[in-house]
Amino acid sequence: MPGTETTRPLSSSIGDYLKAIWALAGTGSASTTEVSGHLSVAPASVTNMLGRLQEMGLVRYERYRGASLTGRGREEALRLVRRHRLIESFLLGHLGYSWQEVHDEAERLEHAVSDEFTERLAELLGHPAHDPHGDPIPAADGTLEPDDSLPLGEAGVGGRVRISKVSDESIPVLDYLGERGLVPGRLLIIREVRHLDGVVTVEDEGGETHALGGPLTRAVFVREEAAG
Amino acid sequence: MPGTETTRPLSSSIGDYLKAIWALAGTGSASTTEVSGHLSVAPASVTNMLGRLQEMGLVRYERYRGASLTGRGREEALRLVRRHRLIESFLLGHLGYSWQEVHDEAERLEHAVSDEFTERLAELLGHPAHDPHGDPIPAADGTLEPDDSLPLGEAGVGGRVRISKVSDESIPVLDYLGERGLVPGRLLIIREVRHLDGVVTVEDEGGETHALGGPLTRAVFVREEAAG
DNA sequence: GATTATTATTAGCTAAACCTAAATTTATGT
DNA sequence: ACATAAATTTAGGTTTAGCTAATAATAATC
Ligand SMILES: [Mn+2]
Ligand SMILES: [Mn+2]
Ligand SMILES: [Mn+2]
Ligand SMILES: [Mn+2]
Repeated sequence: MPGTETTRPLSSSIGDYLKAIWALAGTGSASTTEVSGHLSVAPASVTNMLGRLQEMGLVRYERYRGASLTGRGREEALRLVRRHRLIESFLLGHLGYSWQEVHDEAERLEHAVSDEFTERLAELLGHPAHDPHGDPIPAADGTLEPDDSLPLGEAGVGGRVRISKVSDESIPVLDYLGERGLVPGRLLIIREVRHLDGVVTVEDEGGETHALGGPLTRAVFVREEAAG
Repeated sequence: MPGTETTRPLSSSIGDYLKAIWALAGTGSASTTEVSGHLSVAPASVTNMLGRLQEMGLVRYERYRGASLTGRGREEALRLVRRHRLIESFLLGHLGYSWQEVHDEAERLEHAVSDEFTERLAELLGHPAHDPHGDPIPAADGTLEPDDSLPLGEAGVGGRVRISKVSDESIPVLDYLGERGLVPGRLLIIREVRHLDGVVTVEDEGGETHALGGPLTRAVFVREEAAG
């Protein structure tokens, strides 16, 4: 009976590696050090795991050349991303978590919930399109809306832009942005882009100005707003 | 700096062993084979783990003599039981799971949620006292309501009893009982207790009679009802 | 193009949880 | 009390997922 090999569920470590490659490289390929940094795991351990993922058909890997996701690898990564973002939405909307707290809890829960749980949760939430940070939630069939937003640092001066999402990597960054209301949906006018030090100065709807350095302008993503 | 040893979270395996000992023996002691059977793990593996749990101060263990929980062990077991039962309540009440499905999902999630999550969930649910199977939910401080209910098999004939809880161990059993409305809260009159084969015949509120064999009478727990 | 620096791999270990098979201890039956 | 049966432990593996230190390959610099 070919095709009957019981495919036991992938471990949470494996899932986190696939998500890391997806986050770092999307459809391209990620290097050992990049993955190592993203997961806080020693480079040697990454080398070892990439070999295993290749065996399992989840990744294409060439020594010294990095790894990229196969179809199955990408599928699994997106399944986890869907779970992660739905869980974040639930924690914020139903359990009263703050914007900054949701990520860590979701990072663990994404590996423990079943597909059943995930879809029932999506139902309860009304099938949201975006998570609290503004990241699009992959559909149950693995489809993901293409993202055309760009980092604030790369936006042109003078333009009116709307915050589309905020990186959920750093808690201090989320704290800072949250306090100032620099959250998805907010409308901004770009007053100055200083190439010397990368500082971008923006004005928000309330007339407040904010001068944001590199790490912040890389964490805030925007879309150009039709003139209004 | 004594007392500063970073106490990293206990693994889910460890948690399941502690819960098993608690479920099998409560404050008494459980044997290697009992634990082995409950967890579907080889006896040799149990011996090994009991040694480790002893080292960790979670269990009192004497070779060939079984293991009992220490204060810390019991505390951890009850923390997990609290999570488990709150999660079951959530799955049934908010996600539309059936009575039979909740257990397996909770068995995994109990290890992944934080204390924060647990307490916020308790809040959302309105601090329920019992889970869907009728099991009491331990309080956040580790207190647990004493249980004075007894298996249907041990109830006296002629009495009016109310179902207080139903064992959540076997899905077929839950299926059977659920279909017939033999759920916590249901009032029954015991019509016959046949000691020959352990079959108990009961009549429910709707006048239906049910003849239940050993495995079922051991799964249904009741309390005597004040005359009405 | 040779040298140096960076990146990645290999080699060798560890710990957690499991397993099977063999030995040993405890309990039971006559 | 002794033999047998049942329960338990010991001995010796395995797999997963990590680590450090040493080595090798690739990339960058002079
Ligand atoms: Mn994760
Ligand atoms: Mn997010
Ligand atoms: Mn469990
Ligand atoms: Mn239950």
